[in-house]
This record gives sequence, C-alpha cells and structure tokens, in this order.
Amino acid sequence: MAVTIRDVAKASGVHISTVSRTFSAPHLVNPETRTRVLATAEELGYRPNRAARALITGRTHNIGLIVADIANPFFPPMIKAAETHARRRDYHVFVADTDEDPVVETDLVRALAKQVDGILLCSPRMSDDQIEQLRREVPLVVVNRLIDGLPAVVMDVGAGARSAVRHLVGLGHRHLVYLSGPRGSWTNREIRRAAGVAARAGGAELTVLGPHQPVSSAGADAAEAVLATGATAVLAYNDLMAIGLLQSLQDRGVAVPEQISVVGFDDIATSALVRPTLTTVANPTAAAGRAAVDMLLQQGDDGATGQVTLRTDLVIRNSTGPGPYAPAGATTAQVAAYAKE
Amino acid sequence: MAVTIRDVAKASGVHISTVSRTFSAPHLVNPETRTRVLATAEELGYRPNRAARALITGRTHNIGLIVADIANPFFPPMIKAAETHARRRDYHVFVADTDEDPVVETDLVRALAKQVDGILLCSPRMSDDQIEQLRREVPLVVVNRLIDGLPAVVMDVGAGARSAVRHLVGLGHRHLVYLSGPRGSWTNREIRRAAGVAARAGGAELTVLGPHQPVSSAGADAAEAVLATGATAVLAYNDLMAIGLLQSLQDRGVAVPEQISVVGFDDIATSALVRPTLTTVANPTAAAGRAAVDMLLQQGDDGATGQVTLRTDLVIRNSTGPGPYAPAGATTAQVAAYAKE
DNA sequence: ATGAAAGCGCTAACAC
DNA sequence: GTGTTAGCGCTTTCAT
Repeated sequence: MAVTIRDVAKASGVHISTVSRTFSAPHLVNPETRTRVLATAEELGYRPNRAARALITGRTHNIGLIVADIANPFFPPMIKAAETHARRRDYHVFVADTDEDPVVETDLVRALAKQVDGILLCSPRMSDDQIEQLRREVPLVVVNRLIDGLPAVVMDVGAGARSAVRHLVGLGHRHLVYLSGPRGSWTNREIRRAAGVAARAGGAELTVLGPHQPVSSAGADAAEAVLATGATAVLAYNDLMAIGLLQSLQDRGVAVPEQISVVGFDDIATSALVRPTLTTVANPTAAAGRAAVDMLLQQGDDGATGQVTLRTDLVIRNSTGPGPYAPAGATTAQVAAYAKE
Repeated sequence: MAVTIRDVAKASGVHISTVSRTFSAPHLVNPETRTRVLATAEELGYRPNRAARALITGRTHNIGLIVADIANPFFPPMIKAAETHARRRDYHVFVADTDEDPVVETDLVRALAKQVDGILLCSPRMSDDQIEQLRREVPLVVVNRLIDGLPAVVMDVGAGARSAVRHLVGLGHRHLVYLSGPRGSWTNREIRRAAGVAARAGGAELTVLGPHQPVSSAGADAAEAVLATGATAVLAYNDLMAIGLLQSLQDRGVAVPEQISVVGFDDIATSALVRPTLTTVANPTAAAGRAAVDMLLQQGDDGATGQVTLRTDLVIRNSTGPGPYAPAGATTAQVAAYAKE
C-alpha cells in the first residue's frame, strides 16, 4: 500500500495529527518539528490523500468541466486554459463530453457532483429549468449561456454579430444569410437575433437557414441552399461551418469573396490556415475558461453569482469583399473601420 | 449536507450495511428490501460517494489522462474517445496538459496518483527512466511511445513513414526533406528512422531539418530552409507543420504539388479543409484512446503488460504529385498502389 | 506545541 | 438476509 500519514508519523516520532498540521496548518507546528516531518515525508515519498481529506473537509479540490464536444476545435483552447488555471490553484479537473446530448449533461453533473467542488457547464444544451435544478445540487458556472440568477461567463456574441453584419453592409451587401447552429444553443439565438436587428438597421435582408450541426460538413451541405437564396454574403454560426461552406463554394466555382463573402465565428486555428483566410468574430475562449474557473472557486467564499461578458473582436481577413452595393472604389480596409463604430 | 447512506438507512428502516449492499452487492440482499431501499434512495436523491468508497476499496473509478497539449488538434479526438469509453465503463477522467514540459509530466503523475486507478500518459516527453520510476507508483499505460516492459499503445508510424516515402519515390521524387518534430518525441524518432531507411531503399536522398515545435508556424518558418535544400518533396512530423509549410510555400509562389509535394502525419480534421487537401498518414487516435483505456482497466485484473500497435494509413489527397523522375505519364492515382505494397 | 479521540461516508469481515 | 463492528486516511475539536 501507499505511504500514509501514519507512516510519516511513526518515522518522524510524532503523532499523526502533527503530521496533518504540518501540511494543512504549518504555522501551528514548531518550526523544528515541521522541518523534520517534512524531511521524512519527502524521504518516504508521502503525498496527502486528497480524497480522504475531502471526506472530512468537504472540499475535494477537484472541479468538473463538461463540454458539448471535446473534438470541436472551439473547446480545446478553453479546456486547456481552464485546466492550467485550475491546476495553478491546486485544483484537478475532470473533463467530460456530452456529445451535444442534454440527457447526458444532466447525468454527468449528478455523477460528478460528489467528487468536485463545482462544475463548469460549457455551452449546455439542456433547458434553463434543468440547469437551475442542478444548481441546487452542486455549485455551477455556466459558460456560453446566460440564465437569470446563475453565475455565467459569456462572450459578447451579439456585439460580434453586429460588427460582422455592419462589416458586410459596409462592404455593399444587402442580402445576407445566417447559417444557424444547433438547436438549444444560446449563442445561436443571440447571434441570430443581433444579426437580424443589425441587418434591418443597415437596410439589408437576412435569410436564416438551419438549424445545423456545428460541423464543417453541415456548412458544405448548405452551399446549395445558400446559393438558392441569391444572397451575396453569409454569416455562419461557427468557423467550422463557414470553412465547410467556403470550400464547397469554391469547389463549385463560386469565388470567395468575389462572388460571395463568408464570415465565421470563433476564430479557431484553422481559420487562418485556409485560403482565403477566414474573416471571423474572435471569441476569447481561453480567457473565458480562466474566468469561469475563478468564478467557480470564488463562489465558495461569498455567495456572489456574477455574470461576466467578455468582448469579441471582428477579425477581418480575406473571405469578405465588396458586394453589389459597394461604394465606388471601396476596399475591405476602408470599411473595416466602419464595423468598429 | 448531501444525503448519505445513513439517511437512506433510516428512511427505509434498515441498517446502513444493507443499503451499502444494495448498491455494491445487490444479489446479497432480499429482493423486497432491495426494492424498498432503492425506492427511498431514489426519492432522497442518494448517490454513493465514490471517494469514500475508494478509501476502503482502494479503487477510485477514476483515471488520469495526461497529454502534451490539449490544444494540439491531434489530441482532442483521442481525449474524447478515451473519456467516452471510460465513462461507459463507469470511470471518470481527469485531464491534464503538460505544455510539452517533462517536469510538469512527472509532477502531474504524482499529484494525480492517489486519486486514480491508473494514468494514460500520452506522448510523454520525459525519459524512459523517469517513466519506469513512475510506473512503480501508479499503473500506467503509455500512448505513442514504446518502452520495454511498459504497457503501451502506439500507432505504426514507422510503417506510415515508409508508405509516405514510397509514395513520394514512386511519384518520381529523389530528394526528400523530413521536417522533424519536437525533441523527446518517440514518434519523431520512429518516423525519421523509417523514412531514412525507406528513402535509402528507394534510392532517394533524405535531408532532416529540425527539431521543431509541432505547430503550423514552425512549418511556415521552415519554408526557406526547405527551399534551400532543393528537395522536391517534404514529409512533416505532423499535419499542423505540413499545413503551415503548404500555405507558406504557396504564399511565396511555390506551387504545391506542382513544384513541391507535401505529406503530413495524423490526418487531423483541418487536413481535408485546406487547399490543396493534404496527403497524410492517418493515425487511429480515437481507437488508440479506447485501447489505452481498456489496457489500463485490465491491468488490475491480471498483471499483463501488453503492447498494442495500431495500423496507420496513407491518405492520398492533393498535396502530392509527380516529381522530376516521374515515369512518363504517371499520375498520382497510379503510384498510389505502389505505396500499399 | 503536541497528543488523544472522534468521525467524514462508506465497505467488509464476522456474527446471528 | 441483515445487523455489528472495525477501519480506510485524514482533519479537527479538545485536552494537556
């Protein structure tokens, strides 16, 4: 069996409670004793058993991170940032994938509840009611979704959508398509709404297509439908769909951005690797992961249930260009400024 | 506080051990009692505390998954598959990221050791000795690296490299470059060695460049050096580097595959999304994740320390084409067969 | 400053 | 088939 507190106590000639104190309340133990205990512990390779500690303190020093799809490139940077941030604060992270299934989400929260001090729910697909229910069973921070009274970290996708639409309208586009994401996605609803408002304000028409799975093949499959609308610009729920559409259009001989402009969402790594490079709304996913961890860990201290909104940024690359109503001689660079207003 | 076994016992009028048995050894309890206990447990929302159980059984039903870099697209499909597979077997998964740092790896294994039944070490960068040492402290399965006597799951990257080189030689290339990956990578050494042997066998020269970080910018930065060698084909350590190189070459006006052929490794999702689409050696990362989990969970049962090698597959796409010594009229399709030999 | 003792939630002999 | 008891590794009063 592994080395326990008892072994260290015996080897250093003190009671186990002294060893315990050496690790959990060092200031309460005589410096000399402490040094000795630490030395034997080191020598024996002793490491406190967190689970046993949790049993009595009620704090596991673990957190859960539940995401819709680990393999969706949107999430890994967030997972990485959250894990690194948590570990720096001496927390370990359970990661679980729901495969976009709301039922799995609920089960997972319950299954993890006892082993963690709190759970980060990223882009949950379940209903508000379900989330509120779970909130009573375990501390929760929701990422990418805003629910009254629940601590949350969201990106300002509404502002991002507005920037994107203004950018397109400024380029002279008057008929846009929004390629919807999955049902149940808060982000999707926000983008669609904000894009609609911004389009109306800009005197442009917005056709909504979908819902779609947030994958590149869905974007590729939507090419026909997009062309059928006669629109000259497309805003997609995420970069994956935008890239699928981008390549599918080009494979059909439709030039991007000459004939159709395409804007994505997220700014995943791939977006800078495809040609044309993708104009997209950058989401600060890593910062969101860190903020969510902080919020979760603070939740224990006070009862504050803050909601943080992180800003998004339109990244103008080469998949967007002048539309049919472009002011004479307008260039992408010129209208870029407009979107910033 | 949460509901415990004692609450259920009281509410259903039995002793706590009966409740315990109801969950851990149902066949030992009277069907009627069992039904009643289960009902009250359900009603009260009781869920066994795994940490408390682990304290006495010694089995946590958790596993650790340590990867070099969560954000590297090579890993997420593996993490996802491993997590899903583990959960299906009622195991939860700690995920941690070492940022390619061998010191962090060691610390992480030790920190996680007490909370898990075993650890999956993916693409570890530390030395064989260190890994063997850790192996004594906690059950380990190593992925993407072969060490004598240690249970491991690897992909047959040597065979993959040979296929790739034969493919290129068959296309008429006689001077190849291997773009090395990170120092400490077993996969990198294997590919380099196998590529060297295959090149020699095919009467071709192989120039090795590197080491490099396994990221796209490293591939892009290597473009000058690649051109300077005068080689007509490049095999890269991974797809990210291959894609970086691919785009950097094209941005410099060097046509791919007309002037230079490029082959990657891994077959990450992005490889099918860039243009030209990337010829690459597909790694069964998801299968590797599942196999590693199985191996880890079986390790407890018997002491078997198997080593599994998963086959790789050359996926021929559009980034490779005829070289200067191509047989007249040779097409990519024709020589594809050659690589399969 | 240190030791003694109780107990966190649970399982595993051992009785009956 | 069920209750009793001890104890997993640790923290936390309470004494001393």
